[in-house]
Amino acid sequence: MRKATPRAQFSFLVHDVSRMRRTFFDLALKPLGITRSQWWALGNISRHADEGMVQTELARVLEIGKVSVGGLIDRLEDAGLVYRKTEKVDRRVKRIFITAKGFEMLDQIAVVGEKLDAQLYENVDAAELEAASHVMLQLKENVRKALADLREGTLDIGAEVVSA
Amino acid sequence: MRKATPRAQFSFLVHDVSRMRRTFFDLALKPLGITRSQWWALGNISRHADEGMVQTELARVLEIGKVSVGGLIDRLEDAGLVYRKTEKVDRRVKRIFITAKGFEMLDQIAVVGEKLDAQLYENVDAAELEAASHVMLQLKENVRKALADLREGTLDIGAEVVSA
DNA sequence: TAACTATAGTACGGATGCATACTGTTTCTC
DNA sequence: GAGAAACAGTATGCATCCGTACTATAGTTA
Repeated sequence: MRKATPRAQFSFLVHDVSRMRRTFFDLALKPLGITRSQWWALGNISRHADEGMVQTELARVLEIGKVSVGGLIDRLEDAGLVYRKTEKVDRRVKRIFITAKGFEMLDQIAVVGEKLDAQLYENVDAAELEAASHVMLQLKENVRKALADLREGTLDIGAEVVSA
Repeated sequence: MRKATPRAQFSFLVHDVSRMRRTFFDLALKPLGITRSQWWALGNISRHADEGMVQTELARVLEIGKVSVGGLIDRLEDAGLVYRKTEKVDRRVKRIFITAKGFEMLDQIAVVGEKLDAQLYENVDAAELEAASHVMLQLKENVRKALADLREGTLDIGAEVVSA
């Protein structure tokens, strides 16, 4: 804590922007009764409107856990934007389908979303955004690998329980 | 959802990196019994070890709400890393002080934290990181302003309640 | 001095995301 | 074909954030 390294500073910038952007979108979307995470999930579900989408596949695409996806779908289903349907062949699987109301919601959000992003990216240089994207992709890949290593126990961080 | 714009893609990159980094750190710090958010709060508290830190001031520095800070301090206090002390002069105010155990924790974390960041920022070009920082700062400023406008009601997003 | 306003903190409930543990169901292997 | 292993999804509990509403205290103004 003595001095913040450029790395740590950047990390907290990521944290802050993510958190504040989420608050911003959720607040702006409140009148529509949907959150930004739900929006993102709904959008992905809409891309498989015909055949539906298996929950696990959705979790993989959104890169979040099965439990989190389950909760998101619960809320989307409560709002009548999607519905679950157990598969006949493999009765473990539940496919998620978007409803007409869900499509309406997406249409409405599209308009609002663009305005929000326009506000967010005001005065942001395109070339710098490109460079930033490159950095973020690298970070994402690094953290993905580090997380996988950590979960497999092959990564020794050196953190030990001390006194308890 | 038809096509993801570069802006939206970047936004979700921010979201993903933030979330995954948090999971990574929290998982790695688990043996120490502290989370990354608690670490950050503790670090800031340690910078005012002598005179203590007022909760509202901490909320301002961390740029999170009073309620969130209250919860963080609750957990830090339960862990014996900090303690609250009601001010004599203004009895509304509670000052937060870091304990010896809190300082020990910070020392331990410093070692682990550097290893984690080293993993995270592997193969990241310094110049690109600089450019990325610039973008992130701009984004943060934009979203801060947009949030303030939205809360004051001076920002018309165009989202309307439809059918209910 | 009484009333209004501002401020510090808490209570409560919701959303997102995690880990762990569990229930079914399917598939693979011996 | 029986048992083990793999997989889809849920239940449960926790941490971090938010917003709104409330309490208590302090300051300001009529």
